[in-house]
Amino acid sequence: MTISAAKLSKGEVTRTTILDAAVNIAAVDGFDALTIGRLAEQAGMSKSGLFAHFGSKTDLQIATLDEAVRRYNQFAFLPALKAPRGLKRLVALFENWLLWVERSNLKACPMMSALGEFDDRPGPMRDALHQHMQHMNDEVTRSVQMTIDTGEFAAEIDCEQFAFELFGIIATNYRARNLFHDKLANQRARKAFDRLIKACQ
Amino acid sequence: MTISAAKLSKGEVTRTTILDAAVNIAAVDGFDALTIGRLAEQAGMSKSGLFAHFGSKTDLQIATLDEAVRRYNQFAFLPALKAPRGLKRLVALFENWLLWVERSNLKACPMMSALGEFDDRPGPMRDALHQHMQHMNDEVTRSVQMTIDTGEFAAEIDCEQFAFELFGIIATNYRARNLFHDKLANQRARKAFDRLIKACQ
DNA sequence: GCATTAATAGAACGAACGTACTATTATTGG
DNA sequence: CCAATAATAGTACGTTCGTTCTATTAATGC
Repeated sequence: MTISAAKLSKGEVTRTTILDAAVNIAAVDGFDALTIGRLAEQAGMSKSGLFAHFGSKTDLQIATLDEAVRRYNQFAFLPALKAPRGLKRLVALFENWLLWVERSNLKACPMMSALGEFDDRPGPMRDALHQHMQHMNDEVTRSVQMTIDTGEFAAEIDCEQFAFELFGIIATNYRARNLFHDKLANQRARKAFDRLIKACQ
Repeated sequence: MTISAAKLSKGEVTRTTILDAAVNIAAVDGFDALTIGRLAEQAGMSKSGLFAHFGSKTDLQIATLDEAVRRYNQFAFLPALKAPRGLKRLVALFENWLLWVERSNLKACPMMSALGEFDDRPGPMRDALHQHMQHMNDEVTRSVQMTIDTGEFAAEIDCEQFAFELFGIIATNYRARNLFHDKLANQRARKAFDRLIKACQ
């Protein structure tokens, strides 16, 4: 007796199928590897049929990034908001990121791929990426502020600095996992995170 | 009256010219964007003439990565080794990285590009990248050990953990600079680095 | 159920891709 | 200085690229 979802039109179903394949390709081989031909083959349809859904390669890339972010929010960010405001939520945000990398059924993180590819390349993809990342950064900053408000962090803590350092831990953890296949990566990340937390109390 | 460098053959000169253009392209647009045609145009020569220097695109990419690492070592790593062993050298390694990002005359760091692109893609490029990064990691680890040996760090410090966290600071600094154009990036990185150092004493 | 619209396929385009093969021009060592 | 070799250009190949246009099939609303 679940509330029935709005019925999807045929086109919307196909679009979802395409984006599912696209997110997987982008995660491993990057957004530049999102070619219409390869994607059409993977999705089992014609190039022109697929192309009609997006109108341009750039729009396809942006749609894929949006879908990746949507999934991250669904999988990791929104669940973390169920933790009570303050330190517990901060820990949930961090732990859910680790979970996302480990158990999202993606072989890599498409957002991390996008960061590597479009950091320095002006254009609509960079703009979209910047907006998403800014938003994520703001959310972390807000959560840090709440942790100050609950009294769990000292009042003079620099929220932006915390977000800066947290992202560093996340980035080096990702690299240790994927490049070095370091089995201690999560352990090291937690140690770094604990140290960061302790310094704020 | 400098010691004269070994005379370069015509081919070696050309190869240097090509790799110079290649490093710049790879830094901004990535190693996948290193197409023979684009590179030939930028270097002012024919596709086939350029191609003959490398034999395959993969070899060209690897040569470009090697050249990028060579420049980094020349610009940042080797000079840091002139600092005395211990904390001073560790600081020099860190500060020279910041310098490299800021003043290498590259619009981005090609090694960071490579990390984003080949983290998760098996193949010769990933192997080459892994080897370079492993080497850099080892060098940092060794320098941390020396800092323990000089008595500036506590004996029980985990050298690998230090390298892990240092790379996180470097990664988030890079992102803050390039994606967010954050003018406080270096300042934040130094604050994080100081905290890391303090925790080891 | 029929007209309308949405969704997909097919074929074709000019361009760029990586790579091979053959010429032609520069450089070099004896 | 001349023969040997290295360096570069030219041309052509089969593929794939992103995109457009036209046709065909499927879903939808009245």
